[in-house]
Order: sequence, then C-alpha cells, then structure tokens
Amino acid sequence: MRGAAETDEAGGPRGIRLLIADDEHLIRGALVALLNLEPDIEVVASADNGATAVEQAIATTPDVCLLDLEMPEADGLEAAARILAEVPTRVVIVTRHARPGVLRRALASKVSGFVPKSTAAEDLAHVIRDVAAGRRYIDPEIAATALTAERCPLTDRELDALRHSRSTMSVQQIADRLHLAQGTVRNYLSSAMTKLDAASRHEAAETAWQQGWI
Amino acid sequence: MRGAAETDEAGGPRGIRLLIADDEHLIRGALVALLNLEPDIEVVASADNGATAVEQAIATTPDVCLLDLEMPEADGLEAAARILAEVPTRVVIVTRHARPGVLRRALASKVSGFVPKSTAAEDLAHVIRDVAAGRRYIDPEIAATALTAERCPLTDRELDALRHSRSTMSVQQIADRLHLAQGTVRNYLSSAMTKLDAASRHEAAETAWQQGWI
DNA sequence: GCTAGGCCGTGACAAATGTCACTGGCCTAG
DNA sequence: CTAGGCCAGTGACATTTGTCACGGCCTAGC
Repeated sequence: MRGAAETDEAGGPRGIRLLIADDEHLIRGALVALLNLEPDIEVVASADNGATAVEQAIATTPDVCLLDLEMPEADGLEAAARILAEVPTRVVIVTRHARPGVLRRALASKVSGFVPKSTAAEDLAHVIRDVAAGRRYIDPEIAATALTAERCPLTDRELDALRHSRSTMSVQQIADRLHLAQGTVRNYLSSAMTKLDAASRHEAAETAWQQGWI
Repeated sequence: MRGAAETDEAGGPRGIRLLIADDEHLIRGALVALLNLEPDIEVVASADNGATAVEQAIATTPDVCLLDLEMPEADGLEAAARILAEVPTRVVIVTRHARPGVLRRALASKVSGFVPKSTAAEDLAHVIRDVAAGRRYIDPEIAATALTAERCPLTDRELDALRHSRSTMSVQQIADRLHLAQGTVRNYLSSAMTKLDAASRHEAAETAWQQGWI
C-alpha cells in the first residue's frame, strides 16, 4: 500500500525510476547528473519540452515525473494533466516563479509535488522519495501565500484581454486577435484594472500574472 | 605559459579550482554536483548573488569563475568586472537570454567565456577547461548575431527612460524618478521609438532589452 | 570663437487609452 | 419567470501618451 516505487517487477526494493523535463539543456543535464548520484534514483527519460515529456512518460512509465513549469509546446501543467491521464505515475512540478494561482491549478490536476527552483538541491531527492512513496510535498512558503491569496475575481474575457496585455500589443490589436470591438476590450481591461486596483492595463496584467491567474 | 590552472602551489598538475554563482539554489547545487564529477575540476566556492561571489573570489582565488548573468545584488557583468579587477582569474558568463549587446559588454570587461543555458551540460566542462587553459570560448550562435546586430543608436538618457519603461510606470512616474519634466521624458521615449521603429514605449523598451542595450 | 550635438525644457496638437453610462442577448440559479 | 452574471457593443468624455517644433544650456572639436 505504499506506492509504485517498490516491487513492481522483480522481488525486493529497487530504485525510483525518474523522468526529467526542462527546456534548458544545461539545467536538465545538471539535474540528471545530480539525481543519478542518489543510489535509489534512476533517471530513465528526459525531455526538453512538454510534448516529448508526455511521449517519454508513456513509453517508459516512470515512477515519478519531474516537470519544469516553463516549457515550450506544452507547459508543465498541461504536460502533467496529459501524463496523469495516461500513465500511472506521480508528478512533481518545479518552477522559477512560484505563483499561488499556479499551485492551485497544479493541485487541481492531481500533481503530487510543487517546489520552487530556490529549493536546496539536496532537498529535491527527499521530495522525490516522498512523492514516490505516495506522499505529497508542497513548498510551505508557496502554500502559505496561496492560502492567504484570494481567488481570482476576473472573468474569462477579462483574463483573455489581460493575457494579451503582457506583450506590447495595442488595444486595437488585442481586439482584432479576440475578434471583438475595440471598445469592448477597453471595457474588459478597465473592469479588470478596477478589480485589481491597477493604474494601467500593463500593471493589471502584471499583477494577474504574479498571482498565477494568467 | 599556459594559465593559472597548472602548478601554483605543489608540483605536478592539479585540478581546476572553480567558483560557481547562481541565484537559484537548485541550479547551483546541480551544477556543483555535475562539475565536481569531472576528475580535473574542483568546486571551491559557490554564491547566490553577485556581491558574495566577489567576496568568495577574493577569498579563494579560483582559477575560473562561472557566473550567472541574472543575479540580485550585482549581476554577472558587474561581478565579473569587480572580480577581474581584484583577482587573477578568468570568468565564464552563463545566461538564459543570450542578448548580443550583453556579449559585447561582457567582452569589453575581459570575460573569457560566454555560454547560454541551452548549452549541453557535457560541453560546459570543455568550456571551463578551455578557459582555464587561457583560451576563450564564445557561443558561436550568439557571436554570429552579435556581429550582424548593429551597435546601439540610443543616447544615455534615452536608455534611462527605456529602462524604466519595462516596468508598468507611467511617464510621469519615470519623470519623477529621473528628476526630469514629463515632456522631456516623452521626448526621449519618442526619439527612442523612432530609432527603434517601435509603436509604443513598451515595444521600444522590449526591443532594446532583447538587443541587450538595457 | 563658432558650431554640432547631447541635454533639458516648453507648448500645441493628434492619437491611444481609460472611464462611465447605457443597451441588449444569453444563460443559470433560485 | 425573473434577478443577476457574463458577454458584446456603442457613444461621450477625460486623461495619458506620442509627435513636432522650438529655445536655452553646456561641452567637445575644429
């Protein structure tokens, strides 16, 4: 009743089979090296984007998947959802920017672990072991902010408009992209700015992103 | 006549003494583990910001310093300049965003190596050995773009104004920060936008940043 | 000593952005 | 069936931002 990490095939305990996905080659390689040093961990697959991470997970059925949140093709959350739908495994998300809303979404898609990149390297192996054993690990710092932070007060369309406001597009361009009238977009942005107490759409987009809402 | 990596104290060849600075604990730890695996490399110091990197470099006089560009307190370039002014060592800059203008500034401050984080982990040790041996290593991809990219056409004040335009400040706030009149800042931003062929100050700030000018 | 160019500022104007009020369609929960 | 929320839009308006032309100050170079 512990987890998938113990005695699947042969008898007796064996190592934790791990998948690592991170788009930065240097980081990925370093993590592979670091974790392969642990006697009870074996890195069986690695990927540089979400899509191949999913393929690899299906092909190798690892015990634990360590996924970077910021990845091209499919980000960590999307990859996690797809993997967990197909493979009996556990997922740990690791991220540079620990945003409360993202944690919320991660937990909603049954992720088992959530750690920022500011975690000590030595602790990562502990987390992986915990998760492999069926436990969960959430960085306490992020958990605390996620609990105090209130839920997103924004509507879907407001979020759409804000998403595009993070780039340098004009209101008109955003309107074109969303197939809306320019005035409509302005209204959404204006109401979002009111809700978020921001002085410009850029500021609103920034705080929404910080909260992990977009 | 090779470099500082050979026979400083005892007789016979010994390992390359390395300093590693990166603000993300996980990455730093992983890099330390990875590079300590190399038989001829020994990590003698590590730091999580530019300021302590300088202190550590002075205290340990490593053969090579591996500095992340994006760090609090003092960024990689500033730390490199301060270290090279005080310690007979060599510096390798590693960065997530390989921006041509930053490479130019790095070379101006006598940095010996410049690699993006998309480098393969295995190659990093080669780079460190090259640099320790007195050679230089510049990522060929970045070198190419840096050569084709033209030099910054912007004036100092224009750069000041653009720097602040990357955040969500209003023109008035930027003016206050720079102790200038609001109209003056608008003029700077306007001329910068013309030079960079941008439709808004945000777009101008973005391209200036991409080029490594700010 | 003149001049070119960067720097700092002003004023006027046009365009983009943000605010407000209001209309109407659609859906859902009570 | 109706009150309320979200969606989409319009029009009027104030504010901010971007453009342009201009003047004065200072410094480096000729």
